[in-house]
Amino acid sequence: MPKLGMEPIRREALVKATIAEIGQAGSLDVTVAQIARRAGMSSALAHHYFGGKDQIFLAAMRHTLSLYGAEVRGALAMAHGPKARVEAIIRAGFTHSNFRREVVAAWLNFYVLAQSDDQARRLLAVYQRRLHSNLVFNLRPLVGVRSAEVALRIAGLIDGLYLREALSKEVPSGDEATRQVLTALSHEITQADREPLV
Amino acid sequence: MPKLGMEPIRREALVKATIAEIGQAGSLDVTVAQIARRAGMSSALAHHYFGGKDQIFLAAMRHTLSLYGAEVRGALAMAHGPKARVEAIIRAGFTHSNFRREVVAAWLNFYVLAQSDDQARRLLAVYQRRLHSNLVFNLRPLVGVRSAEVALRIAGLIDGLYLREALSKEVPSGDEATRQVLTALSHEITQADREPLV
DNA sequence: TTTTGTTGATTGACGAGTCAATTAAAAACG
DNA sequence: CGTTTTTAATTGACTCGTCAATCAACAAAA
Repeated sequence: MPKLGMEPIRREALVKATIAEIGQAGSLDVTVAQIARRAGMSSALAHHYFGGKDQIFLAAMRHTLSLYGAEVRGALAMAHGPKARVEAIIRAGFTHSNFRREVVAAWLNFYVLAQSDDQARRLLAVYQRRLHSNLVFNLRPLVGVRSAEVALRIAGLIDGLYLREALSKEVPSGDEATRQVLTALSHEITQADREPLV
Repeated sequence: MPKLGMEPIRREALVKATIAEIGQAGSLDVTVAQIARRAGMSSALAHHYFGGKDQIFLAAMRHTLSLYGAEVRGALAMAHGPKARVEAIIRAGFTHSNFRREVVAAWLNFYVLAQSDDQARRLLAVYQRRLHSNLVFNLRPLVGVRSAEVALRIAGLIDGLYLREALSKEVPSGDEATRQVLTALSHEITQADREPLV
Protein backbone atom coordinates (compact mmCIF):
# COMPACT_ATOMS: atom_id res chain seq x y z
CA MET A 1 0.00 0.00 0.00
CA PRO A 2 2.60 2.51 0.94
CA LYS A 3 2.58 4.88 -1.98
CA LEU A 4 5.22 7.51 -1.55
CA GLY A 5 4.42 11.17 -1.04
CA MET A 6 1.25 10.58 0.93
CA GLU A 7 2.10 13.13 3.58
CA PRO A 8 0.71 16.27 1.90
CA ILE A 9 -2.39 14.41 0.80
CA ARG A 10 -3.06 13.09 4.27
CA ARG A 11 -2.44 16.45 5.87
CA GLU A 12 -4.87 18.17 3.57
CA ALA A 13 -7.50 15.52 4.11
CA LEU A 14 -7.11 15.86 7.85
CA VAL A 15 -7.39 19.63 7.75
CA LYS A 16 -10.55 19.47 5.69
CA ALA A 17 -12.01 16.78 7.89
CA THR A 18 -11.24 18.89 10.95
CA ILE A 19 -13.19 21.87 9.64
CA ALA A 20 -16.08 19.63 8.65
CA GLU A 21 -16.12 17.88 12.00
CA ILE A 22 -15.96 21.12 13.97
CA GLY A 23 -18.72 22.50 11.82
CA GLN A 24 -20.92 19.52 12.44
CA ALA A 25 -20.25 19.33 16.16
CA GLY A 26 -20.37 23.10 16.58
CA SER A 27 -17.51 22.91 19.01
CA LEU A 28 -13.93 21.84 19.47
CA ASP A 29 -15.07 18.77 21.36
CA VAL A 30 -14.11 16.56 18.51
CA THR A 31 -11.95 13.49 18.87
CA VAL A 32 -8.90 12.79 16.80
CA ALA A 33 -10.51 9.47 15.96
CA GLN A 34 -13.55 11.21 14.48
CA ILE A 35 -11.41 13.48 12.36
CA ALA A 36 -9.23 10.63 11.21
CA ARG A 37 -12.19 8.44 10.36
CA ARG A 38 -13.75 11.18 8.25
CA ALA A 39 -10.43 11.64 6.51
CA GLY A 40 -10.29 7.92 5.85
CA MET A 41 -7.39 6.84 8.04
CA SER A 42 -6.56 5.63 11.51
CA SER A 43 -6.13 7.99 14.42
CA ALA A 44 -2.59 6.75 14.82
CA LEU A 45 -1.75 8.13 11.41
CA ALA A 46 -3.18 11.50 12.27
CA HIS A 47 -0.94 11.58 15.31
CA HIS A 48 1.95 10.44 13.18
CA TYR A 49 1.64 13.36 10.78
CA PHE A 50 0.60 16.11 13.13
CA GLY A 51 1.99 15.12 16.47
CA GLY A 52 -1.09 15.97 18.46
CA LYS A 53 -4.57 17.32 18.52
CA ASP A 54 -3.44 20.91 19.02
CA GLN A 55 -1.33 20.80 15.91
CA ILE A 56 -4.25 19.52 13.87
CA PHE A 57 -6.44 22.37 15.06
CA LEU A 58 -3.75 24.92 14.42
CA ALA A 59 -3.24 23.61 10.91
CA ALA A 60 -6.96 23.78 10.22
CA MET A 61 -6.94 27.31 11.52
CA ARG A 62 -4.04 28.34 9.32
CA HIS A 63 -5.81 26.84 6.37
CA THR A 64 -9.03 28.75 7.01
CA LEU A 65 -7.20 31.99 7.59
CA SER A 66 -4.98 31.67 4.57
CA LEU A 67 -7.96 30.90 2.39
CA TYR A 68 -9.58 34.05 3.64
CA GLY A 69 -6.38 36.00 3.15
CA ALA A 70 -6.07 34.80 -0.42
CA GLU A 71 -9.62 35.83 -1.14
CA VAL A 72 -8.98 39.33 0.18
CA ARG A 73 -5.80 39.70 -1.83
CA GLY A 74 -7.50 38.45 -4.95
CA ALA A 75 -10.37 40.86 -4.59
CA LEU A 76 -8.01 43.75 -3.85
CA ALA A 77 -6.00 43.07 -6.97
CA MET A 78 -9.11 43.49 -9.08
CA ALA A 79 -10.34 46.66 -7.45
CA HIS A 80 -9.33 50.16 -8.47
CA GLY A 81 -9.89 53.18 -6.34
CA PRO A 82 -10.27 53.32 -2.56
CA LYS A 83 -14.01 52.79 -2.43
CA ALA A 84 -13.88 49.74 -4.63
CA ARG A 85 -11.04 48.40 -2.54
CA VAL A 86 -12.91 48.78 0.72
CA GLU A 87 -15.90 47.12 -0.83
CA ALA A 88 -13.72 44.30 -2.03
CA ILE A 89 -12.44 43.70 1.48
CA ILE A 90 -15.95 43.63 2.85
CA ARG A 91 -17.22 41.34 0.14
CA ALA A 92 -14.37 38.88 0.59
CA GLY A 93 -15.50 38.07 4.11
CA PHE A 94 -18.92 36.99 2.97
CA THR A 95 -17.90 35.01 -0.06
CA HIS A 96 -19.54 31.66 -0.46
CA SER A 97 -16.37 29.81 0.51
CA ASN A 98 -15.87 31.90 3.65
CA PHE A 99 -19.45 32.08 4.75
CA ARG A 100 -20.51 28.46 4.82
CA ARG A 101 -21.91 27.20 8.07
CA GLU A 102 -18.96 24.98 8.87
CA VAL A 103 -16.43 27.70 8.20
CA VAL A 104 -18.31 30.19 10.36
CA ALA A 105 -18.47 27.61 13.12
CA ALA A 106 -14.75 27.06 12.79
CA TRP A 107 -14.06 30.78 13.08
CA LEU A 108 -16.18 31.07 16.18
CA ASN A 109 -14.37 28.20 17.80
CA PHE A 110 -11.02 29.62 16.85
CA TYR A 111 -11.96 32.75 18.72
CA VAL A 112 -12.64 30.61 21.75
CA LEU A 113 -9.42 28.69 21.34
CA ALA A 114 -7.51 31.93 21.02
CA GLN A 115 -8.53 32.81 24.54
CA SER A 116 -6.49 30.00 25.98
CA ASP A 117 -3.97 29.07 23.30
CA ASP A 118 -1.23 31.56 22.64
CA GLN A 119 -0.36 30.32 19.18
CA ALA A 120 -3.97 30.57 18.12
CA ARG A 121 -4.21 34.04 19.58
CA ARG A 122 -1.17 35.24 17.67
CA LEU A 123 -2.43 33.75 14.44
CA LEU A 124 -5.77 35.49 14.77
CA ALA A 125 -4.09 38.73 15.80
CA VAL A 126 -2.02 38.73 12.62
CA TYR A 127 -5.09 38.46 10.44
CA GLN A 128 -7.02 40.99 12.44
CA ARG A 129 -4.23 43.51 12.15
CA ARG A 130 -3.94 42.86 8.45
CA LEU A 131 -7.65 43.43 7.94
CA HIS A 132 -7.56 46.54 10.08
CA SER A 133 -4.65 48.18 8.34
CA ASN A 134 -6.07 47.31 4.95
CA LEU A 135 -9.26 49.06 5.93
CA VAL A 136 -7.56 52.05 7.49
CA PHE A 137 -5.34 52.60 4.49
CA ASN A 138 -8.12 52.46 1.96
CA LEU A 139 -10.59 54.42 4.06
CA ARG A 140 -8.21 57.34 4.44
CA PRO A 141 -9.15 58.96 1.10
CA LEU A 142 -12.81 58.45 1.88
CA VAL A 143 -13.18 59.55 5.48
CA GLY A 144 -9.90 61.30 6.31
CA VAL A 145 -8.59 61.24 9.84
CA ARG A 146 -11.59 59.30 11.08
CA SER A 147 -10.28 56.39 9.08
CA ALA A 148 -9.01 54.37 12.04
CA GLU A 149 -12.23 54.75 13.92
CA VAL A 150 -14.37 53.90 10.93
CA ALA A 151 -12.26 50.82 10.27
CA LEU A 152 -12.96 49.69 13.81
CA ARG A 153 -16.70 50.00 13.33
CA ILE A 154 -16.69 48.30 9.96
CA ALA A 155 -14.55 45.43 11.19
CA GLY A 156 -16.69 45.17 14.30
CA LEU A 157 -19.85 44.99 12.25
CA ILE A 158 -18.36 42.29 10.05
CA ASP A 159 -17.45 40.24 13.11
CA GLY A 160 -20.86 40.78 14.61
CA LEU A 161 -22.70 39.62 11.54
CA TYR A 162 -20.47 36.57 11.43
CA LEU A 163 -21.37 35.80 15.00
CA ARG A 164 -25.08 36.08 14.34
CA GLU A 165 -24.73 33.83 11.36
CA ALA A 166 -23.12 31.16 13.49
CA LEU A 167 -26.23 31.03 15.59
CA SER A 168 -29.03 31.27 13.07
CA LYS A 169 -30.30 28.01 11.72
CA GLU A 170 -30.92 29.27 8.21
CA VAL A 171 -28.59 28.98 5.27
CA PRO A 172 -26.11 31.85 5.45
CA SER A 173 -26.85 34.68 3.07
CA GLY A 174 -23.63 36.46 2.35
CA ASP A 175 -25.36 38.97 0.10
CA GLU A 176 -27.60 40.25 2.85
CA ALA A 177 -24.70 40.63 5.28
CA THR A 178 -22.62 42.37 2.63
CA ARG A 179 -25.44 44.78 1.98
CA GLN A 180 -25.63 45.71 5.66
CA VAL A 181 -21.94 46.46 5.92
CA LEU A 182 -21.92 48.41 2.68
CA THR A 183 -24.81 50.48 3.94
CA ALA A 184 -22.93 51.25 7.12
CA LEU A 185 -19.93 52.17 5.01
CA SER A 186 -21.95 54.55 2.90
CA HIS A 187 -23.22 56.23 6.06
CA GLU A 188 -19.67 56.72 7.21
CA ILE A 189 -18.69 58.24 3.89
CA THR A 190 -21.71 60.52 3.78
CA GLN A 191 -20.82 61.68 7.25
CA ALA A 192 -17.29 62.51 6.21
CA ASP A 193 -18.84 64.52 3.41
CA ARG A 194 -20.66 66.66 5.93
CA GLU A 195 -17.84 67.29 8.32
CA PRO A 196 -14.73 67.06 6.16
CA LEU A 197 -12.27 67.80 8.93
CA VAL A 198 -13.00 66.98 12.53
CA MET B 1 -22.81 21.48 59.95
CA PRO B 2 -26.03 21.04 58.05
CA LYS B 3 -27.68 24.37 58.35
CA LEU B 4 -31.06 24.43 56.72
CA GLY B 5 -31.78 26.42 53.58
CA MET B 6 -28.37 25.94 52.07
CA GLU B 7 -29.68 25.11 48.64
CA PRO B 8 -30.10 28.63 47.24
CA ILE B 9 -26.77 29.67 48.71
CA ARG B 10 -24.97 26.73 47.20
CA ARG B 11 -26.64 27.21 43.85
CA GLU B 12 -25.64 30.83 43.69
CA ALA B 13 -22.09 30.06 44.71
CA LEU B 14 -21.86 27.44 42.02
CA VAL B 15 -23.23 29.74 39.35
CA LYS B 16 -20.76 32.45 40.24
CA ALA B 17 -17.92 29.98 40.39
CA THR B 18 -18.90 28.66 36.97
CA ILE B 19 -18.68 32.09 35.37
CA ALA B 20 -15.37 32.75 37.06
CA GLU B 21 -13.95 29.42 36.05
CA ILE B 22 -15.07 29.74 32.44
CA GLY B 23 -13.62 33.23 32.38
CA GLN B 24 -10.29 32.04 33.67
CA ALA B 25 -10.08 29.01 31.41
CA GLY B 26 -11.47 30.90 28.43
CA SER B 27 -13.46 27.85 27.48
CA LEU B 28 -16.10 25.41 28.61
CA ASP B 29 -13.44 22.83 29.31
CA VAL B 30 -13.92 23.21 32.99
CA THR B 31 -14.48 20.31 35.33
CA VAL B 32 -17.27 20.10 37.84
CA ALA B 33 -14.60 19.52 40.45
CA GLN B 34 -12.92 22.86 39.62
CA ILE B 35 -16.19 24.72 39.85
CA ALA B 36 -17.13 23.01 43.08
CA ARG B 37 -13.73 23.67 44.65
CA ARG B 38 -13.95 27.35 43.80
CA ALA B 39 -17.41 27.42 45.29
CA GLY B 40 -16.08 25.76 48.41
CA MET B 41 -17.73 22.38 48.28
CA SER B 42 -17.30 18.88 46.95
CA SER B 43 -18.13 17.95 43.39
CA ALA B 44 -20.65 15.47 44.67
CA LEU B 45 -22.64 18.31 46.17
CA ALA B 46 -22.64 20.19 42.91
CA HIS B 47 -24.12 17.15 41.25
CA HIS B 48 -26.57 16.79 44.08
CA TYR B 49 -27.99 20.26 43.55
CA PHE B 50 -27.82 20.57 39.80
CA GLY B 51 -28.02 17.04 38.56
CA GLY B 52 -25.30 17.36 35.98
CA LYS B 53 -22.76 19.53 34.29
CA ASP B 54 -25.11 20.74 31.59
CA GLN B 55 -27.54 22.02 34.17
CA ILE B 56 -24.81 23.98 35.88
CA PHE B 57 -23.82 25.64 32.64
CA LEU B 58 -27.39 26.42 31.76
CA ALA B 59 -27.97 27.96 35.17
CA ALA B 60 -24.87 30.11 34.79
CA MET B 61 -26.12 31.18 31.41
CA ARG B 62 -29.54 32.10 32.70
CA HIS B 63 -27.88 34.10 35.44
CA THR B 64 -25.73 36.07 33.03
CA LEU B 65 -28.60 36.71 30.69
CA SER B 66 -31.01 37.74 33.38
CA LEU B 67 -28.45 40.09 34.84
CA TYR B 68 -28.09 41.68 31.46
CA GLY B 69 -31.84 41.80 31.03
CA ALA B 70 -32.27 43.51 34.36
CA GLU B 71 -29.70 46.09 33.45
CA VAL B 72 -31.49 46.86 30.20
CA ARG B 73 -34.85 47.16 31.90
CA GLY B 74 -33.41 49.37 34.59
CA ALA B 75 -31.82 51.69 32.07
CA LEU B 76 -34.98 51.82 30.00
CA ALA B 77 -37.07 52.81 32.97
CA MET B 78 -34.88 55.86 33.50
CA ALA B 79 -34.83 57.00 29.92
CA HIS B 80 -37.39 59.29 28.36
CA GLY B 81 -37.80 59.70 24.65
CA PRO B 82 -36.79 57.28 21.92
CA LYS B 83 -33.24 58.44 21.48
CA ALA B 84 -32.49 58.23 25.17
CA ARG B 85 -34.02 54.78 25.24
CA VAL B 86 -31.92 53.47 22.40
CA GLU B 87 -28.86 54.91 24.06
CA ALA B 88 -29.83 53.24 27.28
CA ILE B 89 -30.04 49.86 25.57
CA ILE B 90 -26.63 50.34 24.02
CA ARG B 91 -25.07 51.51 27.26
CA ALA B 92 -26.46 48.58 29.21
CA GLY B 93 -24.46 46.11 27.18
CA PHE B 94 -21.19 47.75 28.08
CA THR B 95 -21.84 48.36 31.72
CA HIS B 96 -19.08 47.44 34.07
CA SER B 97 -20.90 44.37 35.32
CA ASN B 98 -21.61 43.10 31.81
CA PHE B 99 -18.31 43.95 30.24
CA ARG B 100 -15.86 42.29 32.59
CA ARG B 101 -13.46 39.86 31.00
CA GLU B 102 -14.99 36.79 32.58
CA VAL B 103 -18.49 37.75 31.57
CA VAL B 104 -17.47 38.42 28.00
CA ALA B 105 -15.69 35.08 27.92
CA ALA B 106 -18.81 33.43 29.26
CA TRP B 107 -20.95 35.02 26.55
CA LEU B 108 -18.62 33.88 23.84
CA ASN B 109 -18.69 30.34 25.14
CA PHE B 110 -22.43 30.41 25.45
CA TYR B 111 -22.58 31.24 21.78
CA VAL B 112 -20.52 28.17 21.09
CA LEU B 113 -22.63 26.02 23.36
CA ALA B 114 -25.76 27.28 21.65
CA GLN B 115 -24.55 25.72 18.42
CA SER B 116 -24.86 22.23 19.81
CA ASP B 117 -27.23 22.53 22.78
CA ASP B 118 -30.82 23.26 21.94
CA GLN B 119 -31.75 24.62 25.33
CA ALA B 120 -28.88 27.05 25.20
CA ARG B 121 -29.84 28.09 21.69
CA ARG B 122 -33.39 28.83 22.71
CA LEU B 123 -32.29 30.81 25.73
CA LEU B 124 -30.00 32.97 23.65
CA ALA B 125 -32.63 33.39 20.97
CA VAL B 126 -35.07 34.76 23.52
CA TYR B 127 -32.64 37.44 24.62
CA GLN B 128 -31.62 38.27 21.10
CA ARG B 129 -35.21 38.74 20.03
CA ARG B 130 -35.90 40.87 23.07
CA LEU B 131 -32.96 43.12 22.32
CA HIS B 132 -33.92 43.32 18.68
CA SER B 133 -37.54 44.26 19.24
CA ASN B 134 -36.55 46.77 21.90
CA LEU B 135 -34.27 48.40 19.38
CA VAL B 136 -36.73 48.27 16.53
CA PHE B 137 -39.49 49.76 18.60
CA ASN B 138 -37.47 52.66 19.88
CA LEU B 139 -35.72 53.30 16.61
CA ARG B 140 -38.98 53.68 14.74
CA PRO B 141 -39.49 57.38 15.63
CA LEU B 142 -35.85 58.06 14.80
CA VAL B 143 -35.33 56.31 11.49
CA GLY B 144 -38.80 55.33 10.32
CA VAL B 145 -39.28 52.21 8.25
CA ARG B 146 -35.57 51.49 8.18
CA SER B 147 -35.87 50.74 11.86
CA ALA B 148 -35.57 46.96 11.51
CA GLU B 149 -32.51 47.20 9.36
CA VAL B 150 -30.83 49.75 11.58
CA ALA B 151 -31.52 47.58 14.60
CA LEU B 152 -29.75 44.75 12.88
CA ARG B 153 -26.66 46.82 12.26
CA ILE B 154 -26.60 48.26 15.75
CA ALA B 155 -27.05 44.86 17.36
CA GLY B 156 -24.44 43.42 15.04
CA LEU B 157 -21.97 46.09 15.95
CA ILE B 158 -22.56 45.50 19.64
CA ASP B 159 -21.92 41.79 19.19
CA GLY B 160 -18.83 42.46 17.14
CA LEU B 161 -17.30 44.76 19.69
CA TYR B 162 -18.02 42.18 22.34
CA LEU B 163 -16.23 39.59 20.31
CA ARG B 164 -13.17 41.76 19.85
CA GLU B 165 -13.10 42.45 23.52
CA ALA B 166 -12.99 38.76 24.29
CA LEU B 167 -9.78 38.51 22.36
CA SER B 168 -7.90 41.63 23.34
CA LYS B 169 -5.62 41.31 26.31
CA GLU B 170 -6.27 44.77 27.65
CA VAL B 171 -8.77 45.72 30.31
CA PRO B 172 -12.14 46.16 28.64
CA SER B 173 -13.16 49.76 28.11
CA GLY B 174 -16.90 49.89 27.98
CA ASP B 175 -16.84 53.64 27.39
CA GLU B 176 -14.89 53.34 24.19
CA ALA B 177 -17.15 50.62 22.84
CA THR B 178 -20.22 52.60 23.80
CA ARG B 179 -18.87 55.62 21.97
CA GLN B 180 -18.40 53.61 18.80
CA VAL B 181 -21.93 52.29 18.80
CA LEU B 182 -23.40 55.67 19.61
CA THR B 183 -21.46 57.17 16.75
CA ALA B 184 -22.87 54.57 14.40
CA LEU B 185 -26.31 55.32 15.76
CA SER B 186 -25.93 59.01 15.10
CA HIS B 187 -24.92 58.26 11.53
CA GLU B 188 -28.05 56.22 11.07
CA ILE B 189 -30.19 59.02 12.43
CA THR B 190 -28.48 61.65 10.32
CA GLN B 191 -29.09 59.48 7.31
CA ALA B 192 -32.76 59.23 8.10
CA ASP B 193 -32.75 63.00 8.27
CA ARG B 194 -31.55 63.19 4.71
CA GLU B 195 -33.85 60.62 3.19
CA PRO B 196 -36.88 60.66 5.44
CA LEU B 197 -38.83 58.07 3.50
CA VAL B 198 -37.18 55.37 1.52
C1' DT C 1 -36.29 9.49 63.73
C1' DT C 2 -36.88 11.89 59.75
C1' DT C 3 -35.05 15.20 56.78
C1' DT C 4 -31.35 18.00 54.79
C1' DG C 5 -26.57 18.66 53.95
C1' DT C 6 -22.27 16.77 52.89
C1' DT C 7 -18.33 14.10 51.29
C1' DG C 8 -14.69 10.36 50.19
C1' DA C 9 -14.32 6.69 47.53
C1' DT C 10 -15.48 4.30 43.52
C1' DT C 11 -17.05 3.14 38.95
C1' DG C 12 -17.24 3.30 34.15
C1' DA C 13 -16.47 5.48 29.95
C1' DC C 14 -13.88 7.84 26.92
C1' DG C 15 -10.03 9.66 24.59
C1' DA C 16 -5.05 11.24 23.67
C1' DG C 17 -0.94 9.51 22.69
C1' DT C 18 2.48 5.46 22.07
C1' DC C 19 4.45 1.34 20.11
C1' DA C 20 5.53 -2.74 17.98
C1' DA C 21 4.55 -4.98 13.94
C1' DT C 22 3.22 -5.23 8.89
C1' DT C 23 3.24 -3.85 4.11
C1' DA C 24 5.16 -2.43 -0.07
C1' DA C 25 7.64 0.80 -2.64
C1' DA C 26 12.25 2.44 -3.66
C1' DA C 27 17.15 2.40 -3.48
C1' DA C 28 21.51 0.15 -3.15
C1' DC C 29 24.20 -3.56 -4.38
C1' DG C 30 26.68 -7.22 -6.87
C1' DC D 1 18.67 -8.03 -13.72
C1' DG D 2 17.74 -10.42 -9.23
C1' DT D 3 18.50 -9.72 -4.39
C1' DT D 4 18.92 -7.34 -0.22
C1' DT D 5 18.29 -3.34 2.56
C1' DT D 6 16.32 0.76 3.70
C1' DT D 7 12.56 3.72 4.26
C1' DA D 8 7.69 5.61 4.21
C1' DA D 9 3.01 4.37 5.24
C1' DT D 10 -0.11 2.32 8.11
C1' DT D 11 -2.68 0.28 11.87
C1' DG D 12 -4.52 -2.55 15.97
C1' DA D 13 -3.79 -2.95 20.46
C1' DC D 14 -2.48 -0.96 24.56
C1' DT D 15 -1.45 2.49 28.35
C1' DC D 16 -2.49 6.08 31.11
C1' DG D 17 -4.97 9.84 32.71
C1' DT D 18 -9.15 12.34 33.37
C1' DC D 19 -13.67 13.20 34.56
C1' DA D 20 -18.80 12.83 35.06
C1' DA D 21 -21.76 10.53 37.76
C1' DT D 22 -23.08 7.45 41.66
C1' DC D 23 -23.37 5.67 46.24
C1' DA D 24 -22.96 4.50 50.80
C1' DA D 25 -22.24 6.61 54.92
C1' DC D 26 -22.00 10.23 58.35
C1' DA D 27 -23.48 14.75 60.71
C1' DA D 28 -26.65 17.64 62.67
C1' DA D 29 -30.83 20.15 62.77
C1' DA D 30 -36.00 19.62 63.20
